[in-house]
Amino acid sequence: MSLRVYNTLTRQKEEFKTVVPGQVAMYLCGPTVYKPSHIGHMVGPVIFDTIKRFLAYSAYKVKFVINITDVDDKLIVKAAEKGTTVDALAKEMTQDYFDNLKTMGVDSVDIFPYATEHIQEMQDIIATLIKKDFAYPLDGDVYFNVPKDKDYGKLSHRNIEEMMAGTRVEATDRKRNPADFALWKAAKPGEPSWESPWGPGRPGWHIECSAMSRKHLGDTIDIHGGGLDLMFPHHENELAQSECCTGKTFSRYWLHNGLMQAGKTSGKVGGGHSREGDLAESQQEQEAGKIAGSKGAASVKELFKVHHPETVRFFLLATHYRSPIDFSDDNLLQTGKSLEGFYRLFETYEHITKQSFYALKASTTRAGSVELKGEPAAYFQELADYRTRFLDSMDDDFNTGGAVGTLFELRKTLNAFINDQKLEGAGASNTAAVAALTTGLTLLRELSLLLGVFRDPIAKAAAADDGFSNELMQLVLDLRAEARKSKNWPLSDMIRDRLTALKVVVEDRPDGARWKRG
RNA sequence: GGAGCCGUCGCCAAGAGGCCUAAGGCAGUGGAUUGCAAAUCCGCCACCGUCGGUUCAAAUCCGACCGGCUCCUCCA
Repeated sequence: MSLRVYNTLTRQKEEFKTVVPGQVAMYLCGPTVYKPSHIGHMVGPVIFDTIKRFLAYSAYKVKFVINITDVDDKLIVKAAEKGTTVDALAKEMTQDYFDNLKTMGVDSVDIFPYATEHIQEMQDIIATLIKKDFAYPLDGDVYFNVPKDKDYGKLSHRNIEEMMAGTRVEATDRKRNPADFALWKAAKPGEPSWESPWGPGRPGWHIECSAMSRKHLGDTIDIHGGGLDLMFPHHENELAQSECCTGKTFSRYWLHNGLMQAGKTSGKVGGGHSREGDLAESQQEQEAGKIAGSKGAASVKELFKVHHPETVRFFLLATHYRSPIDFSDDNLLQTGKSLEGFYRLFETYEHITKQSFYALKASTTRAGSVELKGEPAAYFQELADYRTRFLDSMDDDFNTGGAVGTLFELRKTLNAFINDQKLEGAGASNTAAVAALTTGLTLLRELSLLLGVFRDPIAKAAAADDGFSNELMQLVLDLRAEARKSKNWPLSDMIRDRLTALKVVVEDRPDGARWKRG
C-alpha cells in the first residue's frame, strides 16, 4: 500500500507524490511566543513529528520546519502589560515552547526560523507583489489586493463575493476592498519597527510564513500543516501571497489538524480551570483576549504535573489527527491506565531476558524492518499481520488511531506467547522461544518508536530507586516467601495486605514475587 | 445570516459501498491460572443519532430532521 493523504485543498485523499522524488519539504505554522504554551500548542508538533517519523521510515528524506513568530500585536500588548520588551518576552516564551516540545518527545524538527530574522525576505515578497500589482502601498501600510487574485479562496473554499457581502464595510476603511489584508504595517510609536521602502513598520501576520517557508524549503513545498483554525484567513492569505509572488504552487498538500476542545463536562484539565472554548482558542490565537474573562487553558507545564508526557502524547495519537480532540482529565487518566499493560510487559520481558526493552535495537526504516520468520509459525504470522496492519493504517492518511489499536493487539499476542511457552517459569531456558519473544518485542519497539512513544523508561517513583528501600523490601518479601513455603497463608496475606496499605503492590509471579509502588 | 465539521458499545475510539453478524482500549462480566489475590490469557458485552432515498448490497453515498462543534480576517 502506498501513502495517501487528505488534502484540504481538494477535500479528498490523494496519493502522496513529492516535488522531488524521495524528498519532502514540510512546514508547520508555529506559535506566537507571547505566553506559555498550553496543550493546544502541542497538538500540531506531536502530529507532524509523528508524520515526519513515518515519512522517514518510508524512505523519504524530510526537511521539517516550524516557525517562531516573535513579532506580533499580541506580543506587543503582552510585553507592555508585563513591563518588559517584546524581545525579552519572546525569548522567554520561545524557551518555554522548546522545553515543552522536548518533554513531548518532539525532536525531529530541522529548523526553527524566527520571523524577526526574515524581515528582508518578507520585504522582497512584498516588493514583488507591488510590482506585479497584487499589492498597493497606502500611507506606510501595504495591502494585498484580494480581488486581483482570481484564485483567492481556493483553500478554504470560499468565494470572495459572498465573503464581502457578509463583511461590514467601515466608512473609515482606507483599504480598496474590505477583504484586503495588510502585508506591512506602518510603525506606531513605541512599537518594534524596521526600515522599508514604504517607511518604517513591521510585517503583517501572514507574510512571515510565506517568507520563511520560501527561504528554507523553496517556492513549492510538499506539506503545509497547521490547526484547522488557521485555514482561514491565515493559510488562505499565505497561499495567495506566495503564489501571486512566485507564480508557482505554494504547497502540494495542506494538512489541517483538529483542535482541542474542553468538553462541557470535563471541567478542570490538568489542574487548570478551563471553560468551553478556551482550548479551542488554539494553536495560534488570533486575537488576544478574544474570550472575555478567559483564564486560558492550563499550561503544558501544569499539565505535566498531573499527567505523564508519554500519556499525553499517546492520547493525542490515539485519535485521528483531523478529528477534534476531547481533552479531559478523565480521558487522560483512562489512557494512562491503558498504557500500564505495556510497561508491565516490558518489565516481564526484562525479568525473562535480563535485557531491557528500551535497549532493543529497532529499525528506523521500512526496508530494514525486523525479520518475522521462525517457529511457531502461527505466532510469527500474527506478528507479520500486525506490522502490515499498522503500516497500512499509517499509509492511510496517518491513521495513528488505527495503528495504536494494532499495538494493543500485538501486546496481547506477546503476553499470550509468554503464557503458552511458560517463559516466566519452566520455559525460561527455551532459548528459541525467548528469541522469538525478543523478535516480537523488537517489532513492538520498531512500531512504537514510529509514534514516538515508549522511547525511554518512564521515571519510577524516587523511593523505588533508593537502595535501602529495595533491600528492605527484599527482606520483607524473602520473609513472606518463607511463610508461603510453609503454607502459612495468614501470615503471608497479612504481609501483603500491610504492604498494600502502604501502596506497595505485590504480585506473585511464576518466577517469584515482584513489587512496585502503586 | 454565510461556510464547514461531527454524531459508531456505559466511556474513549478505528472503520468511509460487499472481507462489518463493526478493530482496539477503559469499565463490566463468565472462565482458565493462583493457596487466596494481583497480573496474564480465553470468552461475553453495539445492527453504527432519527426518518426517508439510491443500490443486487450502506455505519459507509444522497436528502431532511434532531443533537454537538468550528470558522466568517489582521479595524474595532
